[in-house]
Amino acid sequence: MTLEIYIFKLPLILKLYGRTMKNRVFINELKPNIGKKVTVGGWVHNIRDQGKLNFVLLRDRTGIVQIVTDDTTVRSNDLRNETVIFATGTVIEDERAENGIEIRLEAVEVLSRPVKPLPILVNDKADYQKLELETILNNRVLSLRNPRRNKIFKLQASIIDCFRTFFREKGFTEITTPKIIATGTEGGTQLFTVDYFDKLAFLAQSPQFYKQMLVGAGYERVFEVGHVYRAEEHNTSRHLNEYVSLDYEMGFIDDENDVMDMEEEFIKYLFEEINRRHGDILTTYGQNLPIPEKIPRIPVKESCEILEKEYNKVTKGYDLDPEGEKLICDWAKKNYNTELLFLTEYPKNKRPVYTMPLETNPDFTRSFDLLFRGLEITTGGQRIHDYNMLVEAFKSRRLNVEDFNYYLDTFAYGMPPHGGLAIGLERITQQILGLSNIREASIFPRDRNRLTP
RNA sequence: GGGGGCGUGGCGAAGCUGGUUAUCGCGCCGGCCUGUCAAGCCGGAGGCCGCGGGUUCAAGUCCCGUCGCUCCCGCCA
Repeated sequence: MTLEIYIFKLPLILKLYGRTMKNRVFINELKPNIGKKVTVGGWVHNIRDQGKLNFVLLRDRTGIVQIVTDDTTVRSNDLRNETVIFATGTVIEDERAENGIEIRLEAVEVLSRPVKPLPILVNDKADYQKLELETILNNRVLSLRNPRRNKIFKLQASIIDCFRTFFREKGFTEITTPKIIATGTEGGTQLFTVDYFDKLAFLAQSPQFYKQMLVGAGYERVFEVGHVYRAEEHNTSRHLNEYVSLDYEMGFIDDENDVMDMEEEFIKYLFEEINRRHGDILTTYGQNLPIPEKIPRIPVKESCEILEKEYNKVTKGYDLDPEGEKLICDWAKKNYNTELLFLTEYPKNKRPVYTMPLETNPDFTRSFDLLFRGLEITTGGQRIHDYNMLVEAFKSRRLNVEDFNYYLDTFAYGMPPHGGLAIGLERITQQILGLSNIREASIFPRDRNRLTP
């Protein structure tokens, strides 16, 4: 015991010699270094002052470790929460430490100190303390330091990664299309306007037209991870004015079922990977992510009949409202044991102009939505590839064909049957983790009122 | 665009039918403690109850307006 005190008093005068980024050890790599002297770097997560004995929890991007030191070290370096330090010491296996491992501090170097009081708690206590969404977002950088919240975007990064990997392997080419555009792509939704030199331009609400044009350009299969913009003044827990759309478009399909088959396979791959890579995050959020067997495909018309029969809910116009979407997911869970459900064959007047109508009943279309835990996360379908049919469709919606020649010409020179879809990145993140507001799934959300941070 | 709810120290909340110095937890500052782990104990600072107006002897509390936030609908991913 006395020896231990003696060792603790020594280290302050020791210099951190030879310390560079190259020999910094990450906290999740400490196990193999038991008995060795290492340097870890990070933020002070918490200090438990035990009198002479002090416990400093240090957090880096890989985890948290307990550093054992004395009171004079903490005081002389004025260590406080969120101070950025390098800490050098010996890795000790000790069952009294939370992960069975701790570092006995020998030297500390302060890299940066907080100069203002922390407006919110970063450390574990924050998990027990509710923060209002506005507080979380107003203090975005600090709130993201909380490991639990930080993990949301590690998972989101994996979704993007899986999307790219999966579709690249399926022969899709990644594209990047302009977000400043001359005309609205689909009409209906409000577009943000851009002052484009002496012209009026818009922010793209979707990469739809460009995806199709590039299918026609001979790539056949394309995908994009890109921002889209919607100027709707909606203010709900599932809408953003800027979000990330995971899009793909594929040529030479038989019908929209090929597009759904592809998404189904992707979802299985994605969920397997999320389970494999982020089991801990799912546990933290109290979520399971079962791999779907087969995702049922139910025509909207049929879903309305089910809602009427099973839930006594009347739907007008064959388009489910949010409550209807929750109920039909509830029904699918009971009858098919699935949290995912394709609703198909939406009525023509609910779908964009380029959607392929059903031959058997032209009032309905070869389109679909994918619902996940009661929320729409995908819209897709087969597109019209016949030039004359498409021009007629534009005319029937009183769209000025001249304005869209840049797009329509794609179909004038030979275009394969094709279809595609878009997945809302923030929405699928929200649903996987069970987040109550989509803004928590957007790293810097843009909504009706928020332009900063 | 329509409807509901909420604004109380840095954070999260309590404050019943209006009634002395506005309460609690966390955080913050200082002190004590050699195994804490949502550490503990002792002491302290910090709020004109979003803002403006009104009712009243008296307003955090009631009324009106206003701003902000939030949720739902429409629309969508």
